[in-house]
Amino acid sequence: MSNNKKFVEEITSREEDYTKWYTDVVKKAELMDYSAVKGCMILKPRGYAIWENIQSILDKRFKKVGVENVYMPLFIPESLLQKEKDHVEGFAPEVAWVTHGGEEKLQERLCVRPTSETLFCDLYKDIIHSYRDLPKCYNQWCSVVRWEKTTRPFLRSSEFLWQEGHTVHATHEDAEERTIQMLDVYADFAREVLAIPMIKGKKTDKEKFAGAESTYTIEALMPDGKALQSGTSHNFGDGFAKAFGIQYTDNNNKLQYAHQTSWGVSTRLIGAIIMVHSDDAGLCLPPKIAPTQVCVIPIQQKKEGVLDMANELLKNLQDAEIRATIDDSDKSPGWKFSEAEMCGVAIRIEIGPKDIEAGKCVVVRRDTREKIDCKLSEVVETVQKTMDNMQKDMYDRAKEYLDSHISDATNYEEFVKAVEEKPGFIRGMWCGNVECEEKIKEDTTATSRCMPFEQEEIAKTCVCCGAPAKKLVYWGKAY
RNA sequence: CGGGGUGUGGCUCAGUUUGGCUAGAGCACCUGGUUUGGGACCAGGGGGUCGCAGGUUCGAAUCCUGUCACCCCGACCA
Repeated sequence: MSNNKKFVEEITSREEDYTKWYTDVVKKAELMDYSAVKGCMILKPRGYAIWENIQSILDKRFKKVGVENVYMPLFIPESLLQKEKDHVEGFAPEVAWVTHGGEEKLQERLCVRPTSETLFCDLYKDIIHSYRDLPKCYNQWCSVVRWEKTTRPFLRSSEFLWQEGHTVHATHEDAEERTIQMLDVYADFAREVLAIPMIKGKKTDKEKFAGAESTYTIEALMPDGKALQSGTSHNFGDGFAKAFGIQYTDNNNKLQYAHQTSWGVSTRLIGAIIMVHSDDAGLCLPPKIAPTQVCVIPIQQKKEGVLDMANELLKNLQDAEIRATIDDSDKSPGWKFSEAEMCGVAIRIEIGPKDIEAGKCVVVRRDTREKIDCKLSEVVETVQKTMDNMQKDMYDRAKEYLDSHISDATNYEEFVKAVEEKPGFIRGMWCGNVECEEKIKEDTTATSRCMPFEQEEIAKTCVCCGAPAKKLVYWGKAY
């Protein structure tokens, strides 16, 4: 059976129309639906389950590094939002405003949070007094609203789910350490759980977060060659502390401004998972994040004993903490296979009279469609091993794709040509001037994605202007 | 926010140019039966007032005005 064979007609092939393929997969796998409100999406059970898995795994990792969860209000008074100049300028164009309570006009407009820096700062200024109060590491899981001009499922919606961590530290060094630590948490999570390799690095000033001193990012590469900013971690220095008056008394009885960070990932990660791993048959998910890890599909289920055996398998899997279901509907087996593949079931188990007679079943992994004969007594072990292999192979394939789509450019001609001809990241030296970033964007639509932690000098001069180079930058077209 | 496109049962669409019978098809759904190793088949059945609001007309899915939503391409942003 060829992997290229098309089993379902409803999904546009990636080759034919990549963006259409993406929305087809999202719709056919029933991850989301559009709602009555522009740009707002409904997360359906399967889509929300992916988010719940992301949430529960990340949340544990946050707590391991000393983060506590809180919940902040949905609304921010206009005056509060305006306390930090860069911040308000960055977000003003895309905030939603509440102007009325019932029929009554509010004295002061309330903005629906686009992010909650200002609320956290307003809290921190009251609860931090001494160096003994530090650090404070709070996080919240919530949704935020940004009035987007154009939206796409998971990649950009007007309201989206995320987590935002906000920490306060005594020194700049402590804040920097936390900023990097959380970026590492994200990158490790992406690699180990989502099977997505990330480029870690620092944003240029032009691309950094509104109000941040420095912004770090993890950038993933999508199969269409575009970069997806998948998580960010910001060091605010003492900018917000000064704007909001967050001060503490140090151990020399001196008043000091605090140093802060913030960091977040959103449901956009789901968009990354979909694009990086899925194919023309539909959604493909790494086992660790898949809502359904195993679907048992009985064949000729009306025959004596088939359903019983299928249910016994199901129970064994569930007892072993594997997220397993059974499809005992009266659809044909072929339909069930396609359905399972479309919906991102990591592994399916086929079991019919022939198998039962031979004391076995067939374990099929979603990513390669490889069929593995498995003794009935060894199903749990085989499934676990297959999931491990699948998780690893999916990462390896994504890594190989990423590595093979990074090219170098040492002068502008090479650079422009690379943007046109080689989808993916382009490494190029940069002089540090925003004018070069702007020119590159103007000429090619590519932007600076990040300055990677692993710096290398692949040329002496800026790829754009030819002046002495300061940094190696990953460039690319971005979502 | 600019350019282009599309809105007709749950889905994909035909019908709109040139207004006119009771608005169609395939898929999905329901009932019964036969099936079951890559989207099975037969028979019967239910469901739409044509995105929404106005207008023109004896008559509007079809023409006009407005509006909303979604998709694609740009600019902006996670």
